[in-house]
Amino acid sequence: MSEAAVRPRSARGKGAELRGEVLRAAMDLLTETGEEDAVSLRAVAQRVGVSVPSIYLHFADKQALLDAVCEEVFAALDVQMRAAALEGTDVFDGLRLQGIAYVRFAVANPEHYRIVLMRKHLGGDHADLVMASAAFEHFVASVQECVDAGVFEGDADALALRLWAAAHGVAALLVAKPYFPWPPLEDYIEQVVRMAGMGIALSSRMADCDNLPLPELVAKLNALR
Amino acid sequence: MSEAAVRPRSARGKGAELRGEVLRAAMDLLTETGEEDAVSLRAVAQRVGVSVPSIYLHFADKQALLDAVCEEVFAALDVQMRAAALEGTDVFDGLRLQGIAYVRFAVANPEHYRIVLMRKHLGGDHADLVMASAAFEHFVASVQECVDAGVFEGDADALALRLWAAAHGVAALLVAKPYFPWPPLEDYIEQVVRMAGMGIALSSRMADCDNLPLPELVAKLNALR
DNA sequence: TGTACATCAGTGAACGCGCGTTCACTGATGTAC
DNA sequence: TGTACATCAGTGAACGCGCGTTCACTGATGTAC
Repeated sequence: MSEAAVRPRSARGKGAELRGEVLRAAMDLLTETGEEDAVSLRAVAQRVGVSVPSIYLHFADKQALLDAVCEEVFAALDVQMRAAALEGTDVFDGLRLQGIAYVRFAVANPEHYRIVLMRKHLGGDHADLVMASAAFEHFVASVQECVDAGVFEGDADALALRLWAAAHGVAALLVAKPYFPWPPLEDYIEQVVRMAGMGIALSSRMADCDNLPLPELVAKLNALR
Repeated sequence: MSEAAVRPRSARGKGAELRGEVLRAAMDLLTETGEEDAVSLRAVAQRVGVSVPSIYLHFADKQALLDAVCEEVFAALDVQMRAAALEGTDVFDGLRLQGIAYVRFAVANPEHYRIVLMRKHLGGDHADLVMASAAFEHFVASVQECVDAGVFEGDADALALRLWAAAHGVAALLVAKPYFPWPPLEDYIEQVVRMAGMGIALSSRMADCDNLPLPELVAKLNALR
């Protein structure tokens, strides 16, 4: 509680410095408290060592601050995913590693993930924020590479949205219910990601499998082994 | 706002009636406002036509009321999923229809879904509430039937958790971001569910596929067609 | 070199709001004698 | 049959809390003349 250090006033012309400090404080509060609600303007101001109204010098209102947090989170997520993709032995493996990195990021930064991707959002701006984010763009590009390599078939955007759903599924469950009796996390994450990758590979070339009698489907699958 | 109808006092011995009315009011508030925050004790009391402290006659505190809502939601979800399963042409198709029903339920009752499955929960009781719910139990049983039929291989509980992740993924995305430019919802839902089903079928019998050189994997997959 | 003035970075105190919860209470209905 | 009493279902008023936001203000630093 005793974060009561008073921040020295910025030099003339350097007023913008406070903006960065406020943003950082909001991010850090999320990490340290693990509580979305802990990010009140009062808490942020106290952590920076500044009065509450000062925040309004740099953010129109609380939502504007949270929007800035979102951008920051997406940037960090993009960094993690791109780094992971580079480790892949091929484009499919790279995609797999991106999926794992995505979920790991959520687990490591649960409240950041929650604020960005588990909150309800109604306005139109937020959609752009996600869909037009570098992270999403890079991910779609990787999916396209898999299409080009012949692993997947179909529209990369559509496929990416399905893969995203699977990754978000594990991520969101782990973030929302950290104390469930999950399987060992790394295994669980890897298996869901594998399921999704295999599922897209298979379903994108067998769209009609719903009509197959079950024994025939089983026979086909067993032939693969 | 003018829900100000006053509720007549229950007859002697029928005090428990109020409990049901309060619970129903909480459920209805979620449906009508589409806002988790709209469920305040004051709002619930007003809707029932009763004073706020009356709620404490039947629920220890607000959390107890929300827990009761959760149970109600799981019961409703179970009904939907079991009904859907009956329509399947075989066990695999039944599982697919359960997945679709699950996501549809979330889309139709977004705030109920959010309260139960997208909120952070720390205590141990809630885990039991989900895992021991009839809905989850029945779902695992269906997965086991698929294992018995030879579509999947492995431990039904573990497989169920992976399938759940995929279904939760679409559900949670649609609930959190209803205004995103999603593909047509029914298509999106069906495709994610199909991806998951196919993915489990395939990955549960090809655990080693990560080590396959990419061209070989592609060749194998193409042979299926 | 001195002084009036503008700008900039920030503050203190208060606003009204809705929330969960508590406490002492009311008033009708049944029961015992 | 009449009356005292217990029980039951509920109420009114208040508690303290933390929240986002606003407004008039301060005081140091630079600039113009």
